[in-house]
Amino acid sequence: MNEFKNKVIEEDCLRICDCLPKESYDLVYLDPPFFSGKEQQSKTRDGMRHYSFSDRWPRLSEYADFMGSRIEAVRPLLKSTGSIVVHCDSSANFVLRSILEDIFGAENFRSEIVWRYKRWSNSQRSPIPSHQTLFSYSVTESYKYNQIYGGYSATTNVDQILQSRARDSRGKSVYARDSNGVIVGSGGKKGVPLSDVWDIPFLNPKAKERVGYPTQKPLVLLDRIVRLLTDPGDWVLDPFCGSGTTLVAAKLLGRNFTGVDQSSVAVSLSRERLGNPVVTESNLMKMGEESYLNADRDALKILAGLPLVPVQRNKGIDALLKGEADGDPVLIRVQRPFETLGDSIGALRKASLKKQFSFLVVVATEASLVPYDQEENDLIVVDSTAKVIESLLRRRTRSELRLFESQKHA
Amino acid sequence: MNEFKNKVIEEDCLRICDCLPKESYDLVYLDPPFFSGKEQQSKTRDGMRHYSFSDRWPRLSEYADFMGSRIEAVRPLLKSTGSIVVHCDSSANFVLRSILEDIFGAENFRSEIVWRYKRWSNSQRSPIPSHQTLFSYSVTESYKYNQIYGGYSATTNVDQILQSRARDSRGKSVYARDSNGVIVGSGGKKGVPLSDVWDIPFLNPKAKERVGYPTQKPLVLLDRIVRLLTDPGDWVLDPFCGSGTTLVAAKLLGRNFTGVDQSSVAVSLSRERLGNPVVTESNLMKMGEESYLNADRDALKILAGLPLVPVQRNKGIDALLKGEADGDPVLIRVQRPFETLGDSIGALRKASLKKQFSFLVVVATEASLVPYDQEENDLIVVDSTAKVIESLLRRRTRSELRLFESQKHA
DNA sequence: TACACCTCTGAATCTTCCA
DNA sequence: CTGGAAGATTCAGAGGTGT
Repeated sequence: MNEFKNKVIEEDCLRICDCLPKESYDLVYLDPPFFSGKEQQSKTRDGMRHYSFSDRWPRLSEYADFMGSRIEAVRPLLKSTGSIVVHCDSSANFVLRSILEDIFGAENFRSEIVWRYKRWSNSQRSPIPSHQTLFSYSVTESYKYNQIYGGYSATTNVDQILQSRARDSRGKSVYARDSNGVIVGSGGKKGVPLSDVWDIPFLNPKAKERVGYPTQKPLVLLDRIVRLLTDPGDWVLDPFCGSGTTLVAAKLLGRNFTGVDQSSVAVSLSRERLGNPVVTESNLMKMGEESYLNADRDALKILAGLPLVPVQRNKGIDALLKGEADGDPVLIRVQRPFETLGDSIGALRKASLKKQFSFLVVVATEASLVPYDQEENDLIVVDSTAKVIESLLRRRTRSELRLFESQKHA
Repeated sequence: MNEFKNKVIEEDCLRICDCLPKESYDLVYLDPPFFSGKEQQSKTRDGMRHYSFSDRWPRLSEYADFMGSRIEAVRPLLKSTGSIVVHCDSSANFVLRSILEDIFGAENFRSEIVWRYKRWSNSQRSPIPSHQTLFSYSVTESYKYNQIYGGYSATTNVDQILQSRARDSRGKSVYARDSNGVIVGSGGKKGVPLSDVWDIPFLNPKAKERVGYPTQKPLVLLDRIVRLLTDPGDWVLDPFCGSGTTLVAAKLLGRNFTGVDQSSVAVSLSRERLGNPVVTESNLMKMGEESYLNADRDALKILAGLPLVPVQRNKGIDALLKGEADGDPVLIRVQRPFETLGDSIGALRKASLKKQFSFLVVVATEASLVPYDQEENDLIVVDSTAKVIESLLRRRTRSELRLFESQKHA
């Protein structure tokens, strides 16, 4: 077994599986080449079962054979408490699921996990693909599973992981666990059990974590999978290890691992990465989405009914109205409490300096002693409804109101 | 065709499909009985294609035949620009996907939509299942699709939205500048195209929508599907209509529909619901789902800044301001998006009949053709900030704005 | 018709700037 | 020097365009 401990092997996993020890892995994570309809390898060994889906689609059928034989070869390597996780995109997930159903049995289906992310859009005439699917099957009914509690959307747990890992290097105590060995989130409350839809940011184009491998997966994703299905000291196998993300996750979590890939580029990349793992914290996950929201959401509600686009990451502009005048957008700011109207206008004007816009709108929310009456061509100051009503209320009696009304309609 | 216009038919869809007119529907929405592994009907007509997944799983195979024959029967009813949407849970989605792939062809696969909802559950030894899958296929390459745009991510910076981009001499992507080095505006973007992962609460918060049918789907979900894939006047078919949610969505959106269900309970339920759609349902069409869901909750937010006391359980009064004038409270109502100003005033006045108040305030949110100028001693109508800004935007050019500004300060 | 190349795009980082 | 705010950059899909 030591022969394969923490090694990366350059080989087709179909062949190496015969050499690897039986019933010795706790988790197999499989991120196969996606079926893109083009560059499929189509080796079929004699005597292999034929996974037929439709004879109309020979390519898909070849893909099924390719994957089927490999998944079948991998299964005997799993312990009886072990699990397999297969990563798919939408083009062939049903094929892989069907193969898994066949090999592991419907009764060992554990979950269909949706990895959801945001990415660049395009002009596609359908909802933008922004998820991939992971199927998890266990070998038997008695499988290992470490429930993770806490939000999946706010990513609190993963954040904890990353932060405590940083402490680790300084020799401090690491993961807080309760009596069941379950990781405790901040505040000690268990929270909600993990959902099967995971919001994890797509590995950003600019991320340092990127090593130049096209289908590289975020470390956070693999971290979660390894954590869910194995304990420290367990064995993890990745037969299509690619850039080695699974191996890095396993190593950082104290699991033993074996990586396999046909490509020598992938293998050397993985080895290099394992020698010097780059763990970048995702700002988004660390701070949460809320930290980016500086357009005052409550303030924008007073503009309910307008077709606005809220603007974040900008201290001056709260929202914009597009193409309403001159084809350029209108930039809007709502006066904050404890902010003078002048400051509010200044902030918007400063932020707008290098921007294209047709004009600026500031919504005044605070009663000001000094009325604003500076002439500016490209700026309008509008009183908020609350402010208008407040000023009306200062005319306390009905008679004053009556007077006001008659003036208004005069 | 009129024979089936806006009808609900009690029949097995396999049989009725022979009678329905060919190439006349724009959308088929199919929410079949889920495969639970038990109570499957296993009628198989001679000459039907056999959808084989694995001979090890005869029940699954029967389910496949059941669904395959019905989907096959439904396909000829679709126009060449039409689409089919099939709703699945995780137990058999790969079977349905495989059938669809067979009948409609891989090249007509449009999307795998994940409907994600939150569900309370406990002590599962797996991630909590909290999604279902919808597959969408079109009949041909030229299919109808109405893109829906949403907001930008919090991490997207303003420049992305406001500026156009170009390539420099090295082919790098840079922000575009004109010959004078001035930034070029993007001229208004539409927002982010809809993702294929939809967060929609399991059942609409409005309790009235519940009809008591076990697998009832949220109206918002169907509303979105119908909007995406059809135009007003188009035809929608639901061969397993159940409680009739699809039909209600179609009706409210001005589409023609045909519903089919084997169960007489389902059929009468659907008919009843169609004859008397609850009020909350009809608002959908007028307002769109966002405002529909939030209208009441957000009504008062446009008055942020005022010391309001919200009034619950009163259809006319939204909030009151205490003791500001004459010692009696001021009663406030915000005009709803689906309400005329007159109606709004009427509602407030009616609710105020037996109340002590100093005066009434109605906040007008909708641009109305007929200006309200009735003299009333105890009532003020105030325009919402959004309305004020909107009216300003109608003065499109800067010169007009300048004129407006100078008038204002005169 | 087939295919290579170009364009457009939003997210989330990296990088620079500024107080 | 430091930290936060704002600007700049890169990625990979699909559609469009031109050869």
